[in-house]
Amino acid sequence: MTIMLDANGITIDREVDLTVAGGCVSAESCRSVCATCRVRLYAVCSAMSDEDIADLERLSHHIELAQRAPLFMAGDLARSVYTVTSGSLRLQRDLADGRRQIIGFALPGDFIGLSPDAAYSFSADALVPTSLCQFDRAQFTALSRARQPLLERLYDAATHELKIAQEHMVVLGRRRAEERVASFLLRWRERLARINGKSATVALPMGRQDMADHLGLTIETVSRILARWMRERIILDVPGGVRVIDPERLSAMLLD
Amino acid sequence: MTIMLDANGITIDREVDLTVAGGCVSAESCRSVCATCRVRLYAVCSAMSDEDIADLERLSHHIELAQRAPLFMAGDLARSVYTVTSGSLRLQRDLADGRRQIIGFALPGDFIGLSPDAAYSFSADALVPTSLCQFDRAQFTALSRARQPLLERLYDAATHELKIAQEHMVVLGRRRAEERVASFLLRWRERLARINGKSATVALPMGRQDMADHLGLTIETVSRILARWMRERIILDVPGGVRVIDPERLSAMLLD
DNA sequence: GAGCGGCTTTGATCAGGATCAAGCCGCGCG
DNA sequence: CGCGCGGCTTGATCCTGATCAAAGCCGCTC
Repeated sequence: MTIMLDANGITIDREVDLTVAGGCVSAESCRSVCATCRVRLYAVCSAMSDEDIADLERLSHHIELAQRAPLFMAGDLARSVYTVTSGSLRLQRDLADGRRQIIGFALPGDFIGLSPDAAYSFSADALVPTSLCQFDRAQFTALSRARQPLLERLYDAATHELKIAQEHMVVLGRRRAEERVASFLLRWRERLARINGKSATVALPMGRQDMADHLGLTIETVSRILARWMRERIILDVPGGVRVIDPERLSAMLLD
Repeated sequence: MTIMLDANGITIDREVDLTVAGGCVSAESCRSVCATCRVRLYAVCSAMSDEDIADLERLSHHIELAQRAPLFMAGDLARSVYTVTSGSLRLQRDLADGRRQIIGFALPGDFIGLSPDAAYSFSADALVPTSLCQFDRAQFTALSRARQPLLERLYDAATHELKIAQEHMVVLGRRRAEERVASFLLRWRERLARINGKSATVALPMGRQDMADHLGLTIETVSRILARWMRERIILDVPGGVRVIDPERLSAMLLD
């Protein structure tokens, strides 16, 4: 199945343009160009003035990941931090017996690397072809000490992520299966809306198993719940995602 | 049941001393004295030099909470931030139908108020008689802008909390009941060890229902698991907590 | 010390979601 | 075109942990 992110405005063409604009032939790693960056205004980079952004740009490398390609693995030495510029990633922790918890999905504008340790505590890989802005972690940390607004934005990002995580704990600890899926679908829709604007069509670049592993359910349970909602005309099956016909019915399931 | 924190070295006598040292008669709210503060070295305050700490002290108020007393409720305007100096609190989110998720417990040295919003997103109340250092949130934020090391420590605290939260998501999403309780007991033991030093005796100031609401289980399940472990001599019942006889058996349950 | 209330334990039964097991569908490929 | 493969759906059954119910324990107060 090819995820049609184009249908939702997250095209990767734009990134290819960026690459060309930077005068970079290799798609592997080259300087990014902040001036034309689509996520500049809502990523942590928004802390940088037009003058200071040059310092940030000097540290940056534009990288592209093919679908399914890993960005890093849990336990790897955390040498880099990243800002997602297009595409999406899944962030997960694995238990040795195969059980998996997806702790979150990263979308354009998200910062990856709010980690206190020398090693990554989770793995990250691309759900779809994805591009990121990569920074050397030590240099980035040094810059954040020199440019306080950047540090403040990092702090904001961390507290925001923390709040999201706490909300997800409620979902995992106290919500029933149907509520979990409803919560996920509505939140995911909100996140996409902030990036592409409101739309009834919700792209789901992750598979059913990924949703299940995010929600603490099995793939069968997720599949059955979505199938029922389709029968009940709450959602509509569209390639690469769903169309939310009746968001109120979903919200009603969460009315604590 | 009276929680005997004295048995674990977290006495509240010390705090009463502090109050006296500050020349404060009302136990309700008075200036704190950082110089003699027991958590000074591992709280966010450790970012402050001896000279700068005076600025922090000027913003601080020492407050005491009786057992069960609320610090704030979810939805309240977040006017203050806090550092716990003794005792412990539970931080929880409630659903309207009575379901509860305890998102964490706060212990001495912990900072409360890493919230991005104007309102608190969870409620906090004291499990035992507890004392805290209270700061006006706006003033504290202003000080953190003026004293970068403080901001850096806040950032560290936020990323640390985030990591804890992500680990707890794995517990809630993918661990079975017994594993959840084992994980909780071992982590809680570790946290107490960092404060009071290692000890086989683990104080449990929270009730069974609180553990259940933290772990996404019912009180009956938690009770049954602990009862079984006592029968199997993995733990021993002691007033106000348990003694961990065989921590390896517990760790073995988590061997991913 | 009887009575009470809050919390915990223990037992019996239930059910939500997991597990097991096919089958289906779309797609790439020989 | 037939085949295989990966991801998804659907059905049957099972089981872990929830729910329901009752009793126990302990510290209060009167």
